[in-house]
Amino acid sequence: MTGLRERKKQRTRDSLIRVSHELFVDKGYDETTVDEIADAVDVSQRTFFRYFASKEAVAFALQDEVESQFIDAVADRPADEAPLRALRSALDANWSRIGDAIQEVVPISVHMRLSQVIETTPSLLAVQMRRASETEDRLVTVLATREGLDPREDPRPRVLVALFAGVMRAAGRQWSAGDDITVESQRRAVEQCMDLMGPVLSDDWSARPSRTES
Amino acid sequence: MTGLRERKKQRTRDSLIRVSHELFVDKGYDETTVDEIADAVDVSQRTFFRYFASKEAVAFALQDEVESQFIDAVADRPADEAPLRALRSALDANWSRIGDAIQEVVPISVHMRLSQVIETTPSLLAVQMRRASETEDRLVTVLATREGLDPREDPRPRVLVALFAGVMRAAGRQWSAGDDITVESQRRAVEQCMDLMGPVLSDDWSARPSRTES
DNA sequence: AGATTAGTGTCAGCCGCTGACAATTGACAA
DNA sequence: TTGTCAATTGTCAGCGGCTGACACTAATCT
Repeated sequence: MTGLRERKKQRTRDSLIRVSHELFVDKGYDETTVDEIADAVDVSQRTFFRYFASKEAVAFALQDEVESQFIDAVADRPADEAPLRALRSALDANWSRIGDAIQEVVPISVHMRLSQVIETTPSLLAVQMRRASETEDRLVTVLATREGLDPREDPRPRVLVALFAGVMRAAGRQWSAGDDITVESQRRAVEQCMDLMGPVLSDDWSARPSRTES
Repeated sequence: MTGLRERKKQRTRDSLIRVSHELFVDKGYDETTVDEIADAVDVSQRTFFRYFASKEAVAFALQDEVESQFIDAVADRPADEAPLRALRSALDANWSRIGDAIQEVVPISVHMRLSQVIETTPSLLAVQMRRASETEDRLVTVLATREGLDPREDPRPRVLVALFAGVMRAAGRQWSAGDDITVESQRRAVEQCMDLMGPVLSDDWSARPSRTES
């Protein structure tokens, strides 16, 4: 059983996340002040910074969990799966479970709209991409371990992860540019871009229509 | 013939770039204050911000030119080259010309060490990656035009560029992790990673040693 | 209940960055 | 040459993000 102190802390933390995300979505990130967030949750600004190292950090608090979950899922894939296959499988397996942890803190709709805010706010986009590169590093380690390789000598894990991350980003851009802001459409965008990895590297681009038009 | 006013401006701008880069390399980015840069160039802090929108901007002033040059080179490739081939050719063609524009403002050694500083400074790394994504967008437009495609309907240009950018980043990481901080080793890293794009996507990773070991 | 410890609020201050206004300096014509 | 105009710069005040120091409050342990 957790003590009162700990529960209180968790409540404060969740409130800071929820309130800040709502403000970001409503007024925009740059237009939201840390003081406003702190006031709305009724704590001091100083306390906010004891929970989150920066204003950016609170915006990515939930993505943290999503990413960790994905990494674990990759590590748990059977060892005989090819590397790229393992990544896609982990994606598939986690797809449904992703939303649950989020919904306990923030409505999914807010979370989805926050994704858009992140893509359209330069400072947040920058942080998101740096975070992505950190996730890449963790993935490289996991994959290299699976294949029994040393990532310092063999660049293949790093290259594969870079390609994978690139595709994920391309899918993210495509999704956030459209108007169907749902988990399903997100999933569809990812799968479509994944399927194009092979064809796109070939020399012949003539008359191969994308799936959206066929 | 340019007027005195314009020449003075150019001199100030170059000085700000040179001095700031040297300070970043010597003391680190976070440890360098805008006031210090301004003082060293003997202008007011306010003037610094009239030349550069942010402290980050001055750190990427030279990369701006490099990237624009690359984009132009891609656009100038013959139309019958396959997309990926065009990217690699543009890279090759520009490789030697890159350093010249830089050396006029900052010694190459400083520029190379700054690349390392960027990779190891979280806030700068974030900005670099956002900038990379903007470059990607421009490349997508160029490639789509070359192939006569609409990037909104056909995701293939975006996916290819994402893969290309991913490989470039993987190469950059690998290079900046090593101790040979020269243009040649940078070039070698890029080419090695490029050559791995195809193999890495295949299902068979067994016993294919990387080029560094063979 | 009293001592201990964790969590919070307050205050002062640094740094990045911006608007406003006045002072300076190069450009250009009378 | 001189006077006018426009561009560039410096100064000042102020906001927002963020941090260290210290006192205060409240949960935990004995």
